Amino acid sequence: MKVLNKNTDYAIRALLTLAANRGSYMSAKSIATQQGMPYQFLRRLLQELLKRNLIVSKGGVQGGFMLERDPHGIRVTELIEIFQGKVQVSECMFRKQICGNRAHCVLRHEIMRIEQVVQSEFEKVTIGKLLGDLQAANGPKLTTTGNQ
Amino acid sequence: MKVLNKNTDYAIRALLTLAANRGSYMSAKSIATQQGMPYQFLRRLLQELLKRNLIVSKGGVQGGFMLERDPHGIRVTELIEIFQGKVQVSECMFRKQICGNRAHCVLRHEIMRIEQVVQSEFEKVTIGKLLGDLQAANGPKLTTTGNQ
DNA sequence: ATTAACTGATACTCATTTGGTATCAATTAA
DNA sequence: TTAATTGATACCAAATGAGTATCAGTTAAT
Ligand code: FES
Ligand code: FES
Repeated sequence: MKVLNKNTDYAIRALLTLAANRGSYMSAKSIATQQGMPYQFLRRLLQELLKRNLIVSKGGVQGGFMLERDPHGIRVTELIEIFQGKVQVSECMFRKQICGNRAHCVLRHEIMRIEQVVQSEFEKVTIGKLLGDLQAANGPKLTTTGNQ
Repeated sequence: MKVLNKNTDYAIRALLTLAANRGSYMSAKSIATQQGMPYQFLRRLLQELLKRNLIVSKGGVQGGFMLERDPHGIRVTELIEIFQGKVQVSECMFRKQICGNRAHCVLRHEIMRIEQVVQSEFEKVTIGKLLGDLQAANGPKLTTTGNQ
């Protein structure tokens, strides 16, 4: 059971890269090369982030993408929601049997509690925080020459 | 993003039903009818639980399935693991770029922390606990006549 | 002994999701 | 004018998810 799919995974890394490069445009191609992710796949994903106003773009030579929002305001939950939909433990809608009255269903109760925990746990993690951690660990520059 | 798939979902409910009926065999058919889940689908899933020794079975007339283990020892995590594989936030294996040295990768670190939380949160929930809660809410018998 | 109600095992089918690729028009800096 | 770029779509193959079907073996009741 994987929690993050490729879209979210790549999006996090792409945003980290853009965050490390704030203030200037960076092309999809260079992000893809630097991060070792498939170019076209990345492009589609960036357009989604664009549509949601997390990043801005500029066409043509020297064009590319740039981070728009404060990295500390970009939570991983937000990315999960964009690419994988809202976190929900189970569909569990209008289930007739086990739960006599849905309003008081303990299963539902327990499930929603867990949903909350998962949600809030992911909310603690922002692009800004990750970048800070990375830079603290790797030195001031986002390393792109990683050997394993 | 759904955390539990149908297999896990149904498995929880089936085990709850069996837990409420401990000591005697209950046929797949009656579980399916009572819980409103597809018969063949349920059967496959029960066979998996059988293989894992969570339940026992008896063929023939008056046969069926019976809970083997203590309901309080059956954790939801275990069921997730059986039907959806181990909880892992992201594949995140041998990723070359961003993480200069994998051993100290903060992303990985953060990801594993969350994995832990999710894992431990689900571990708190056992079939026994759920059944207890249900019975406290619905009266001593697992209600099968739920209206809504 | 026969039959009906069961499980065991396995093999399908069908729709959706996931991960990835390709194409072409529009834009922009050099 | 051209090369580097994004915008917008459309396509593809493999995996996964949910559900169905079949048939052989077992067991209790008659
Ligand atoms: S209402 Fe969904 S499990 Fe109770
Ligand atoms: S080692 Fe996987 S993200 Fe760093």
